[in-house]
Amino acid sequence: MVVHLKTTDADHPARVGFVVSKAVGNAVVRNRTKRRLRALMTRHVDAVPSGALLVVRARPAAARAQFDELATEASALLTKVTRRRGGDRPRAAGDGR
RNA sequence: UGAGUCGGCCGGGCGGUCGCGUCGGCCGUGCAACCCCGGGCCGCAGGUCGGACCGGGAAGUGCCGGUCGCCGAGGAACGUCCGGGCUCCGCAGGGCAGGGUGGUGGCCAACAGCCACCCGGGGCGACCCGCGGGACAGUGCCACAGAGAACAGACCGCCCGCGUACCACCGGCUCCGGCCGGCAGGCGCGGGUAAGGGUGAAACGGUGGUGUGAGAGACCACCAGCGGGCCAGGUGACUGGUCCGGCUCGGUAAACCCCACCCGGAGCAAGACCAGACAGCGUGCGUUCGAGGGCGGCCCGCCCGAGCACGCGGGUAGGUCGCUGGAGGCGUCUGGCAACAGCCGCCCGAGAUGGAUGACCGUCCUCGACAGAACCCGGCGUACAGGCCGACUCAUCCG
Repeated sequence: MVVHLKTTDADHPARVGFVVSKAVGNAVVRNRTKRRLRALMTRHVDAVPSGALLVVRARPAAARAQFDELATEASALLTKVTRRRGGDRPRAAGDGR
């Protein structure tokens, strides 16, 4: 997967958007992938500073991955992308899924 | 027992914890308007008046938050290929064009669907397959192969006539090198012939005979096919029988076309309501000589009608309804061969709108395919791991 982060000074809590293209699979696979990613982000959304905008993009390998594989990868990517916080320019971190 | 045909059904199950969505119950020093009481202020029409504001109080309503409970994708939700409902276009007119359908009868809200039957083809059979009107209204096309492919066609073969003595054959003579004579088998030219060969998906009916130089529906008998009359059966497609005719007339209409019947347009981002924001300017055409619209292409007719088109600039993209109980499913009975219809009884538990089903654990089995609602139904088509049930056919064995 690929994670994009943009920090703002708005007062709403952190928002997460998901991008799952047709390259991932058919409608059933895309829906399941999106729900799994949503379940993951509800665990980690408290660690993200408020006002942040987060975009999580699923690559085709995410459809075949186990849930705990997605979980370890998501936490690693989130710590990677929030450690480099500073400016308001969007940044991205990702790997093969 | 084996092989097969048709139809129907299911499509992981059970339990627990957390999370998400709709609905409902309860709770709240929560918010808002409505309501009641008190208070001063403002307005002029001077009242049992109106308006905003402050403080207090309450049953109910909406929102928000918490908590509890019920329910929460499919047989194809899919492709979006047909048909309808619903909504808007004021009414939904005529003709042309365009599109669709195509054996007959019925069912249905309607259909390109379903049922029954007819015809043609396949199978021993259950049964299956058929985009099943018209090719004497016209036009076009029929590749390759083949001599010839649509007013057919002589390649081989067969037959006739004429020519020819080079070759073959026959006879005679010979010094064995040949010579002489005959003959039209070969050969050449002209013609006849569609019976045979060969090509093809298809070669202008089949079999037998008469006939002929060889042949030929040229003629005859039977059969097939075409057209017509009559009789019988059927609502009908059509079937059966009989008689007559000319003797044979190819295929393709998912090629144009012809015939019969049907079809107004757009689609839930339809459409309706509430709240909110904004700013207009320029050009052209037009207002009883009618712009533009109803109307997706054209013409006619009818109606509405004072704005319309283009360019620049500006604003908004929130909420509620439509929104799911309907041509709905199941069962008994009745009518019908059936599709289906009717009476009665019972049952119905997605409704999102940046768009709800995920995570973890236990357990069982035959280890789980194709696949995600978006206004709703009826169909068709397509994808699919595995499993269950029923009816029927054929073969074999036993009684």
